[in-house]
Amino acid sequence: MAESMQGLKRTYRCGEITKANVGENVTVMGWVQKNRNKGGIVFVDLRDRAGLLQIVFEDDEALMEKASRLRSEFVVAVVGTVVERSGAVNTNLATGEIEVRAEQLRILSESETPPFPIEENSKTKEELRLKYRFLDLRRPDLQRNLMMRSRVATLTRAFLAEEGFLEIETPTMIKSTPEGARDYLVPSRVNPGTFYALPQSPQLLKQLLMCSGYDRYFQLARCYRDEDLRADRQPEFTQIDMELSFVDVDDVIDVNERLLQKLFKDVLDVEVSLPIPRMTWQDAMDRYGSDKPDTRFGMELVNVTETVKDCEFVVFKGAIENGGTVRGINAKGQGMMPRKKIDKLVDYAKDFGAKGLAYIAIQEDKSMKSSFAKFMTEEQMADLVAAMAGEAGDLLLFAADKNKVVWDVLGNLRLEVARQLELLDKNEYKFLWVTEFPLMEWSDEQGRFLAMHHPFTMPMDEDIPMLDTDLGKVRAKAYDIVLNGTEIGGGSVRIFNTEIQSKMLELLGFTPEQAEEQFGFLLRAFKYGVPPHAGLAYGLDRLVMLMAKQDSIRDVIAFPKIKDASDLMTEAPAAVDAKQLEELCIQVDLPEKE
RNA sequence: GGCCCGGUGGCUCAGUUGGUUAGAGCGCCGCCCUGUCACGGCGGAGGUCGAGAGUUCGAGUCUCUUCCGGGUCGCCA
Repeated sequence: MAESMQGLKRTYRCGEITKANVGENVTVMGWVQKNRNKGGIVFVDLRDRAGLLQIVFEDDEALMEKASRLRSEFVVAVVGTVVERSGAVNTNLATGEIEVRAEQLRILSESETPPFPIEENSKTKEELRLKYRFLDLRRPDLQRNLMMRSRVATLTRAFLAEEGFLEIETPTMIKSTPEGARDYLVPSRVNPGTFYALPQSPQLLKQLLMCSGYDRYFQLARCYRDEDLRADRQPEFTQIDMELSFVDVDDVIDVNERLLQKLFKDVLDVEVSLPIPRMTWQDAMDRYGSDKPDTRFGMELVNVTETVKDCEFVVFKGAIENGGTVRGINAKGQGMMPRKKIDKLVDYAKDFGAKGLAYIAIQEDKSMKSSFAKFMTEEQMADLVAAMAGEAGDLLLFAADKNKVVWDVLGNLRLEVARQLELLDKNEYKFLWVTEFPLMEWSDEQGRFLAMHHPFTMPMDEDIPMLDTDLGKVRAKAYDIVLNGTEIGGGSVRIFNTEIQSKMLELLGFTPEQAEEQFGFLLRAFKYGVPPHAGLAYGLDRLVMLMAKQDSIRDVIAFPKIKDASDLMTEAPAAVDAKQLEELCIQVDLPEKE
């Protein structure tokens, strides 16, 4: 039978009570974590978001009888006195030196037995936890994650406000732009047959705000992309989005380095020393085979094309003849890796487009086991090992193909080997700016260049002449901030020159009519005095995921969606009433099921 | 859409070459217990082995299909 809390007022959260409160009469409210009934004395652990607190029921027969009825997840109010524990102190508990001797107990709400234990480090399948997300969210680890997220958001707001940024909201019902990711569409009732799109980012709108003179803007912006999910991708997610006027690359980097430094200091007590290292995209690819290198460990790629160019190994030879390269990584100390494990690495490499993987396993006695030694002279082998700085006990892995494939294969292989060797420490935070991204990327599929970032990204000044001559080589004033091999943010200096903008759109295959149709409002705004501007957006979810040392952004999002973008708790998306569709003039025409 | 992994009491799992009545720990229910905190003791309930079909004298176990969840590739300018 539920009781009222009338006349009671909570004075502390459970986990907030300390030795300093001894002697105080307190009122606490929370969920029953555990009931240990010893017969003549009853101990109840009470839980709220601040932690656990032991309540003792003794002497008062009626009170003890009531306390013994308490079950997991009952919600109760307790009035009592804080005392030092007369029995053993529990050093595992923050409140382990004290306890509350209950004088009054009210059962505010009873609970059915929960479908899984409400405890830290849950072993329960995520499927079940997500169906009962409201219970899952009671677990201390998820509560810590969401509290950390809140703190990051609050600190970000405070920091950016202090730096002169204005928080301005942009609409979440906007015009669809078919480039890039798929849009989520929202049908209009008032204008039948037309649709809003949910924004993939506030990109164009924040650029307009710059045109309007709000020189420093930020927003914690909800963004939506109708693409397949991953551990670090949800269909709706949050960006810390910002844009600045009258700035260039270094200005954006400066303010963001200080933001990151503050967040990591205040939230994690981790010192981020500034400046954060920078690396060009070209260097990142050459050294790490990735545009988001994990710099917590070495194992860098080595280009050995020159070293092997005269050998008779057809794989190497063929790749070089086709304009590709041969590169390798040195897995230090893995020379004794069993053949089966090496084969697994080869399979792994094939997932990324490698046709195979050549290797040299240098044994402790300096003899070599290799998949291709028979095609090489002894001297060539020695040169190759030397080029890789190979020593006794090392495993050298080589990929030969077009650059793009070689980078992808070795970049991912490097990470896989690091995972196997447990080189990745979540307590270590290695930041890196990756700069000078290519402006355009050739798409074999579409037979044309696509914008690597977006069509409003400014080319580097010295590369502008190449727009007409060597488009593939033009670098952009674009930058990503990378943390431990995860892209946590990215941005660019924007084009504010109408001529360059028109040129860009033309190069991307837009006719003037198409450009007007899709971005007319932005191009129009640019005709009326546009300041030079640049910006950056963080994936807040990914940032907090890394700060909270989680493996999935689901663990830092209150109500996440699963792989097919549905919600196990609410069962969204769902069919709607025929009447709703009728009002929207929408007919559903599902394809035949096979 | 492809590939990989998983699905057995409420939870986490075990289950041999296919072979009696499918087990364990935790949880749950009842009784006992005055310093427990992974409390303890005694007793008890609880299972369409994700679903369907097939092979077989016999299927949790083998085969096929399918559903559900996870990872990943494609995709994500």
